[in-house]
Amino acid sequence: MERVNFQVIEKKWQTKFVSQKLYNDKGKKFYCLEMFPYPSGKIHMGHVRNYAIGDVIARYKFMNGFNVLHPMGWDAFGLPAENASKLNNLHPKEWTNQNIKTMKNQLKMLGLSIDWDLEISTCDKDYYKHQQELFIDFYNQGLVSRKETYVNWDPVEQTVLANEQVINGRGWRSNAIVERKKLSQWFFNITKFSENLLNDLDELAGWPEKVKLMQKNWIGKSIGCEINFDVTNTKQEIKVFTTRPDTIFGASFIALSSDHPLNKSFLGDKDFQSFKKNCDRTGTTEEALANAEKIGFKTDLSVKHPFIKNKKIPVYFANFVLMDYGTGAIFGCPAHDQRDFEFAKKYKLEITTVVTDGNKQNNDEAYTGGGKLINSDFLNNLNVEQAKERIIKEIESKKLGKSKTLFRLKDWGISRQRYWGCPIPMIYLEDGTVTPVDKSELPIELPQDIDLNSKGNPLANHPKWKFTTQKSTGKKATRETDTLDTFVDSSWYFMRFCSPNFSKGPFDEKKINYWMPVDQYIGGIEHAILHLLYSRFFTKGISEFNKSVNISEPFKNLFTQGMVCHESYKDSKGEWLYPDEIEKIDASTAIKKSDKSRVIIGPPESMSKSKKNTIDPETMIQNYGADAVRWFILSDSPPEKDVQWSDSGVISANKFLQKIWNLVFTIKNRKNSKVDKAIEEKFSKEINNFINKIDLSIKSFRFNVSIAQFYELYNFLKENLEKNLSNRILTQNIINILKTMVPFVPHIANECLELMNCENLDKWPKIDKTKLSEQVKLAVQINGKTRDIIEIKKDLLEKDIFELVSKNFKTKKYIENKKISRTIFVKNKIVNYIISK
RNA sequence: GGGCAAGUGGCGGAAUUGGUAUACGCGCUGGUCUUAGAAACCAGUGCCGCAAGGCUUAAGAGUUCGAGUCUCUUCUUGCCCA
Repeated sequence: MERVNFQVIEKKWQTKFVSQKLYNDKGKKFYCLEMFPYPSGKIHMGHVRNYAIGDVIARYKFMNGFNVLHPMGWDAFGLPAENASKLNNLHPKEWTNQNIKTMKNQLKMLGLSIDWDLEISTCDKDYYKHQQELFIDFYNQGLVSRKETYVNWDPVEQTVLANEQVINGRGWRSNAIVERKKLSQWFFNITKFSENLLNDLDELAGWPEKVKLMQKNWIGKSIGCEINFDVTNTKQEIKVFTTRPDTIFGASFIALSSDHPLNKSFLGDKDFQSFKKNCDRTGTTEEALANAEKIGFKTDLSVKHPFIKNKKIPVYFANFVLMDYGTGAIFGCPAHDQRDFEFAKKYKLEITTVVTDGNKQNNDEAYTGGGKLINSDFLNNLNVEQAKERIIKEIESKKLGKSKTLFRLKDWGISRQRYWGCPIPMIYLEDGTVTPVDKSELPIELPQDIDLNSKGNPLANHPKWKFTTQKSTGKKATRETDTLDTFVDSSWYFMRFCSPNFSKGPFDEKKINYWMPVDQYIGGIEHAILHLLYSRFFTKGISEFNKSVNISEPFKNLFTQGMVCHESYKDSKGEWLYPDEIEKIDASTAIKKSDKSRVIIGPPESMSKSKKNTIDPETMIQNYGADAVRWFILSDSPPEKDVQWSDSGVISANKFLQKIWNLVFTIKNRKNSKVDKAIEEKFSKEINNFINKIDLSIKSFRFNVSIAQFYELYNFLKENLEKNLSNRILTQNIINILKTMVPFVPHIANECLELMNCENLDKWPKIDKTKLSEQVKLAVQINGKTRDIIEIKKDLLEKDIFELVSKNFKTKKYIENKKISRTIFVKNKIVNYIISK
């Protein structure tokens, strides 16, 4: 038996893959892109899965004659580099570059078909120079603005946190209670595209419905109206936004954000000050607002109800109303909104039911469903939708307000008080003017000498870098010391890949008009909202100011792969243990290797460093070979679902590849046997069928099914080795099979092909569509129960089938001497005889 | 609380989209080989039954000649939003 040396053949083919290009300059273009990694140190199994999937697609398309772009790069800016830098006293740039070097080597070990000539790194000045250029273009187009807003401020990290970095009111890293703080920040005006970003989702037929739905909810279009309430005894009015104008007759209070301009007359009040402080501590996430106890500050103001004569409604400030959503003021209808309900209960306010579905009202919560209007004057008996329409008409005709569409989507805050990011190319003049730097000065480089241990923003503490002059006028100026959110880096990298060395601008227009959009984008579901939304925004923004670029959507097809999971282990002290620190006795028992103590086994979860339930890809590659690792990770679950790592799984993958290797040698050394043409033909047809199935399952991203087909193919081949087949036929077929294995296990498949003296390694085998299923299997049912499956010629007529059935010993007993009252016949599928009793 | 998925052997999962349920792999059992083990190979493996046969896709109903697949109700799990 020949033993295959995976290490040797993998090395051999990897040196070939590095210079191999998936271009042929003839075929149709295909841009295959996997989300680029953050260079955190080493690759993990999640990367292996992501890039194995991408590699199957890229190689498959290439073998089918496409001109394939398959690049890779590094999402290289970000906070972990700064943290690591403080720990190891290593400059973020060095730390990042070391990681890139390691990870690039590891990716090469996987035998991916990546064109490394296109490699980019976002922390490279040749990359971020163009990003700064784009920023200035966006600025000039009015798509960037500077706003004072409330932000989530982490007092320990001394930085602004994104909403998703706030968990239960605390910073995700520091665990410090997050404060609301007013800061001047840079924003991309993504909300200018709200309507486009929403509507164009309909174009994206190649995206998972789930992702589109998540984006839709995130954009959150709501149609409602603004209503003006007159404040009694003054000339002031309060403008309120609501999506439920139909419930106006149930209004029992007005709630204002503590930042509402009407707060001016209360700012001196000590009670108000402490109330406001309390509000500021709540944070700005919707989740925080919903979970917080509803508290209010009662004012001496009241407003007139616009439709009920002489009715006065009290005005409160409330902690669950935000200034940056709508108008910063709402009317409270406690019967039909849960937050209003909680508030009304606390302050003993009126609760009037105005919508009912006929059932008795539950007194413990608000009713938010549909139904008929009651207690509502001219709206009575209308349903909710009709009532909305009617009341908006009424409000508009009486000039009390107007209908209005609001989006939940907010502008994208991009300022970060960080060193390791792309500098924002703006300067502040002494007269207060804020202006972009001259494009000729780009890139604005990050200074090398930086003190990361001082509190606050590192660049602000670097006077030599911070103080500058305006190039055109020579005036004194200070630089913007915030850097860009790293999501900006990844919002256009897919465009840069089309011409990564282009120096005259962010991209060569000709190139991106050829390669874009990305034909297949592959990555984790965790980026379903932000990264994809920002990339869509960037694409739309660029198309707006650069008329020679015409791309409405960046990613034509999107695939989101599941995570790689493993069970976790804890010792008796509750310390997490790595899988190689334990020994498994059986499925539910394990002991610690060092002291033989019992180990608590946790359920399979996504691999994470904190739980130590990780498996190192490099170790696995060394033990079993990259092909086996790729094979296993694609074989065990459908790619969109989570997969559980299993050592026995990768071992069996390795064994199977060894069997393929042996089979190739067996065939090479096989003596020609007697030849039976009929057997040969049947054999070739079967193989043709298998290859067709493999082809179909790759096209539909069901790689686990493809791999099951390879196992069946192997079993089939083994059964046929002793049959009367010529070596020529056998060789021809095994070559076709090996070719279909190339996208999955490129090293061993190519090596075997070479052993079989195969030329045209890169051509996908032709499938003879006419030979598919000339024989078909037909189910024979009696009264709907399957009694036998018979093999028949395709398109055989019903009367001939009856002939067969009445002679078949398995089925004839059911129809002999019986009256068949009905026959259901579906060609090539089933025949069903109904026998009356 | 709302929305969206999903539920098939001991486990991961398959089922040409309404037409053979349990492919393929893991695990397990027995055997061959071996001093022994590993590896390899052969056989078996949803449940009940000696067999013929019957039952089985979370539970229950419905549509249909025929339902894992479609409809309704209930339960459970996961994800997103709150």
